[in-house]
Amino acid sequence: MPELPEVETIARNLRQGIAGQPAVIGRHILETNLLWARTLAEPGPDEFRERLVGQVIENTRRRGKFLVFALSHDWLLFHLRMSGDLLVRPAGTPPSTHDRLLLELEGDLQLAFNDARKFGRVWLVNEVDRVLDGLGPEPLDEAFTAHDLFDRLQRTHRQLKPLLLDQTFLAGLGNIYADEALHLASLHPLTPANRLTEEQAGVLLTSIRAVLEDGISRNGASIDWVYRGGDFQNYFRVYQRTGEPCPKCGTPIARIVVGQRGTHYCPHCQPLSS
DNA sequence: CACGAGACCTGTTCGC
DNA sequence: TGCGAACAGGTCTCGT
Repeated sequence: MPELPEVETIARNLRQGIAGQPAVIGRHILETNLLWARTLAEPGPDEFRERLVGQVIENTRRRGKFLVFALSHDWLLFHLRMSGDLLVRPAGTPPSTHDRLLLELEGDLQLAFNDARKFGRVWLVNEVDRVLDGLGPEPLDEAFTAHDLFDRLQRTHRQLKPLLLDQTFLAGLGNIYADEALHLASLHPLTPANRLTEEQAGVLLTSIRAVLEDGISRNGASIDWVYRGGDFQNYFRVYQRTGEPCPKCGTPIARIVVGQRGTHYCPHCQPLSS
């Protein structure tokens, strides 16, 4: 699940609450229950519990694919990786399958980090930049311009698809939204970055923003059993649509493997040589 | 520097 | 039906 739109949706829902799920802002953390030790990137389990209990959740936001909790004295960060999710439940709910960390909150709430594949990680740090350092620009940040993107593209000959997945190049895109953005921009996933014109770079940025904003407006994408509540999976243009007609021209969508990731594109709308 | 392979994990789907 | 292979929203590390 968790690319920029899904993480953004989770951060918003935790901050504002939704029907049947109160906001977590302003609540004390009363207790923690660590169920899979390796979930904790830092610190160790004992220090984690000692430092965390008693703090107040002041705010929740997103940076790249990280969920960032501003606490009264520290920062609590989650990276959901492939299958992580954060769920709000009634206090004292017994652990369910794949729960890795539970936080009992003031107001009879429990915040559960659930992660089937155990790739997700949690940090409790006093300096947030130490974890987020190295992340590339936020694609939705208005201060990031088409010229900035063109500039960065010019500096490498890497293929567009793996480059867009590189979080130091741009923060927040994953396999779904990279494929969707490249299709919207009519760019082949294997195009060398420094071959784009400034105009094409502009189209690419516009396309990236369009698919991310579309994803956010539909609360992200829900596929299989992971992350419910999103709707964007019903609007994929190419992702996991191998063999189905391209929404622009009807040509069957092709699937190739790039950097060990399934990559979906239209051979007609996204030619390599243009 | 760029790229590919392997690791980390579990669950579902596909092909025979 | 059963069973192994392939595949899945991500990132890190190592070898070439």
